[in-house]
Amino acid sequence: MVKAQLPDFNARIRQHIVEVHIKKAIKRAQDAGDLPKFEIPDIPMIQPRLKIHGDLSFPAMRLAKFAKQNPLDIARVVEKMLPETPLIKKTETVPPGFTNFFLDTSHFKSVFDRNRERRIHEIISDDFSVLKLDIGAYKKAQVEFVSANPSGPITIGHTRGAVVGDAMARLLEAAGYQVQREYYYNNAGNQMVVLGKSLRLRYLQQLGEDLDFPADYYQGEYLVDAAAQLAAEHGASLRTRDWGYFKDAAEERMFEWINRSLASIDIKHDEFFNETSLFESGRIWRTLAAMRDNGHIYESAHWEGAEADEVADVAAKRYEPATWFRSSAFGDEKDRVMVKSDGAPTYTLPDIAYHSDKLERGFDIAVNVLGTDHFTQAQVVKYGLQALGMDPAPIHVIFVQMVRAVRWNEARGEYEAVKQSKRAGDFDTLDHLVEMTSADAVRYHMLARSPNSQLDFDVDQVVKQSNENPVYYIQNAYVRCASILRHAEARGLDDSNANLSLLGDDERFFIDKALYEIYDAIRESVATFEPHHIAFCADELAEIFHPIYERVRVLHSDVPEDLAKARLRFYRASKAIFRYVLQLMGMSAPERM
RNA sequence: GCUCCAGUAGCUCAGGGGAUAGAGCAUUGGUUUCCUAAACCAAGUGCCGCAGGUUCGAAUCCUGCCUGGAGCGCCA
Repeated sequence: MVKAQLPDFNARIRQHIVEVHIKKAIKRAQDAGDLPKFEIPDIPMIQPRLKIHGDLSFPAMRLAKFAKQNPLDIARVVEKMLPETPLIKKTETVPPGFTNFFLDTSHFKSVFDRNRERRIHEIISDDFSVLKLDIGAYKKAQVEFVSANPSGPITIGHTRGAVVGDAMARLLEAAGYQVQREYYYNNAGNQMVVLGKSLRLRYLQQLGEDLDFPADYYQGEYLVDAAAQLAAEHGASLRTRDWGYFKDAAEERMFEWINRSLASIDIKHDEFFNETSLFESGRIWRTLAAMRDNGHIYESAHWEGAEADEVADVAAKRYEPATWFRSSAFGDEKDRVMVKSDGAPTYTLPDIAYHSDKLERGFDIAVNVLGTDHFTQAQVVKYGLQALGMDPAPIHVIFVQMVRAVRWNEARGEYEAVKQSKRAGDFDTLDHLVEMTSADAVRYHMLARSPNSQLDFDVDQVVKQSNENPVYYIQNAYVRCASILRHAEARGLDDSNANLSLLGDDERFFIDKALYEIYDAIRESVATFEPHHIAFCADELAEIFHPIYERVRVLHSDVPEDLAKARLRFYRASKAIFRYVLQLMGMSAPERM
């Protein structure tokens, strides 16, 4: 992986200077014979949690292996050999081997100030190209997410994938990638047949026919609603239509519904890839043929490595031979059926065909957000791509763990899952969730945890917390800035020529910190495919911001005009910073709350 | 049985070799002449699931175990 060029943010510069000095000190100590010769490794500085440990800290313990010496002694030697620099005010070496650096930035003040002023100006005027990373420059990325079957509404489970995927897409864009958002639309296969038949039955019920509704049909109340609508619009005229008609009608409704739901949390896809197109173009069969040409396909009633009892079991079912993919040759625990004995492909074959198409489209990164229940499926698809002679390396799957909507049951003293309710008032769908909380709350809470930890979405708590939670904590930082700017404008205070050298340590710290942290959160999120880092970054910045807001007044009577202008400029930049962070999370930035 | 994920404060979760383990919610007390108190200041809260191991150092890495979840279909 190419290491990105680090931006010259002040916090980064400070850290870099100290690191360079430490390396020099080690080198000198080696030359003087105080340390043995060894290749000097990169030793990242630690940011101490406690102020008494200074601004930066060097853990000499990391060198103990190389130097084969007591870490404390190493640290003392390094400290002694440090080159003189006005940046370092004081150092101290403490057990078990930390050298703590207390920095004096006054000597570099003009450099840092100039740098910061430029950043502030860019942030305000240039819409954050400052924070655009270059790791994705000239590269194409794709994020495939949601991809829910068009057989029902977007559920809470889908919502998590939707939020994670969209945030990932936004972060990739922030990292410089050109990003395409894609929805793989599963509109082929048996499920759609069942959907059509389900709607048809519901429709006939609407016409007063007394019919059993099979348990393996779609039970959702929404199909009853759709049927009622059809009955209202068409009367009994559809009575003789077959399931195909109803399938199309249902699909159209579902498609529209899904998109409306996603739009309500500001999610839009660029591309809907229809599974049916793989059949129409014949790509499925070409894919199978290519796998066969490569020697990975065979016909059999059971897979080649089946145990005796498995064979007997299959024999009892009297299957005709099916078409198997020898995925075990690629490390799978068993082979997989590609075409069933009835001639219909399994879900897996179109999936392989789809992903081969995806790879041919030439993305440098193709992220795929899936529930963990697709773990095995995703593996098989990768084996399939290998069987086609393709390199699946661009594909990165983010597995999001299950999410349950839960609420506290006072009587039983435990959480219980919210029932799959059929009517409004519960939280099993995205629509209900948004209705009861807010789009911003949904986005924040779904994003603000690691994808691979299970999530119990406590609906009551999120509703209750709507007035006092990180969502509003972060947004309020933006609102406070916006408010100051409104008042300043009313008073005619103009900060365009502000003298930013009047800013205090708080404001300087915030700007430096924000640039560093946001950049780092984007880099980390993209590198690990874990977009939740940006949510914690946003929260941390708000936590730093609010106390500053309390202390650093702009329009109060005791603030001289020059100072007020400088501070106004600071808040103008802060406002832009929070807007950017909120935008990365897909949250709104309200001017008032 | 096998594979993957998780177990951290009363609750929901961050942290994922470094010093005294964090945040929000909940609990307790305080703060407002002037830019929104959805805020700020202060206080308490932990066998980091258990047991071994590696290491100068383990919540973090390794092994085993326990608990919860997901997967292991000629389902999608």
